[in-house]
Amino acid sequence: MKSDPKPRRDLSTQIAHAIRDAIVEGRMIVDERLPSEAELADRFGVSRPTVREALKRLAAQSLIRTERGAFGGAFVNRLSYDETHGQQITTATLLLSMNAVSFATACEARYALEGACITLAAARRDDEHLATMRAEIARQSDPTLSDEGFCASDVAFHRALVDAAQNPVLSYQLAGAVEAMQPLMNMITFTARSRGAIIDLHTRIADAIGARDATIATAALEELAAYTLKLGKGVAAARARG
Amino acid sequence: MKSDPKPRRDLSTQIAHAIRDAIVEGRMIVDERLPSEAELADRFGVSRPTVREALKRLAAQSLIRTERGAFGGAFVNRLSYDETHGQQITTATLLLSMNAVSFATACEARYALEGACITLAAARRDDEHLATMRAEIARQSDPTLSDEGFCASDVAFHRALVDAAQNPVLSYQLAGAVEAMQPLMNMITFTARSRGAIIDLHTRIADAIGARDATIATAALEELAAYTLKLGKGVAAARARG
DNA sequence: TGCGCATAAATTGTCAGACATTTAAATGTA
DNA sequence: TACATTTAAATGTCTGACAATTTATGCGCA
Repeated sequence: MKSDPKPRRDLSTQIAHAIRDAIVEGRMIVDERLPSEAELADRFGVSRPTVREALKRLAAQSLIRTERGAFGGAFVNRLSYDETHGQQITTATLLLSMNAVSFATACEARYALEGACITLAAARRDDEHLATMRAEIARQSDPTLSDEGFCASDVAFHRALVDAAQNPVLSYQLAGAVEAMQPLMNMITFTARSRGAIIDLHTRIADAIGARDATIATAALEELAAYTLKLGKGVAAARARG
Repeated sequence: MKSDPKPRRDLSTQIAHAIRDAIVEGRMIVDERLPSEAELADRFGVSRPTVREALKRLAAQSLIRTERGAFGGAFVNRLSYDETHGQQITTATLLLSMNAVSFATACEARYALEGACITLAAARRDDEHLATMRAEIARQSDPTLSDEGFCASDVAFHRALVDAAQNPVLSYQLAGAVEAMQPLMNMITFTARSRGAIIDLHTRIADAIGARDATIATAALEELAAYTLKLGKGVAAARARG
């Protein structure tokens, strides 16, 4: 049997884990100040650079923040949705691009997740969410809009749809999934005709959400999912031929 | 006007960002070796410890890995679902605990997301997934099982349910959401009676998935969501009374 | 007394150089 | 050829120092 998988890690990793555990287990609370680098070095029996490497690891995960000067130091950070959002998207994007996730798989996941909150969105949407959705539809209708701009607007539209569910946990989880998929969606160069079809479906979704009709909204979303998948297959087939 | 919000960051952050961008934008590909620390220090015009701090930041995000010895160094890491899984859960867990997310909100998000994949799970499940679900139900039926053990088994059951959809992107997104919620679920001390009700619903779900009946499975899941929410409210009310 | 400014102290940020450790290639030998 | 040894390259770690930044302290002065 393998005795212990741990001790082969370098010191800075071990120290980072020790501090991380203290935070996760609640032994250190938000905004509490960690000991100074010199004291941490003393306590762990290592040098200051080693401690610093550990602290940088934690900072990279937004678990701590550092302030300079007297009474400065490292503080336990309050994780916010906004702060973790960027990391979440970076990770999800790389995960997709590095693992050759097929367009079909990504598409399926995306629309399944959106379907999870469209019922809630229909029930709870604010006028503001609706206005955002309609504004994005208007942008998408501009024929001079670039493909990248169209995709970005598409993401914004779906983001508004997700936010309309008024559940921050859902928004957080879905934002990563939807936005990470944008590079994949960009592979589909939208023709004028397919843009029109997508805008039509977006409009039906927005209308249904506006009327608080979850059934129609869900149906339109499913149609959009099927259509997007078909577009993706078309592009893949064209590539295979050419 | 604020001239530039960037340059106030320390050197190791700047360097980490520069390298991260190179990876994200595809200028460095998976398994490509970065220059040695000494050479990076030369190129960026900083000292080796500063470069090392930057590399540790990237390592904390699993963007690179380092190997010792001759021909060792830092390599662009292929992000895998497994590797990012732990980070995802840590982040999501802290996000929930540090932002006072209500049990109701978390619960709603969790079951909404699970509902997103239960239809797929019913259509695609393997015998293996079904076996895992039934095994967890058996564990849950053991009256000597601790509350923590029951919650862990509950998570494993739902994990199997999610995996049954056979979509790695969905599994990745949902694993974080479901597992992050375990500490919140632990707040509910399950009585023998509520355990029985939960096991009954789990059994109905497993049976429906086994029969590939998405409608019944969805209905049972919704019932479970409502029941869990009720339990949570009961605990909250009991606390409020004192 | 009360105000303002210089000073000190604490802490992180950065640097330079050194040594230890690990790993694989190169070399030498039977 | 096969195996042991040496060597080189790289990361891991330590020591000590100095720079930059921020707050508190204390002093002088009105």
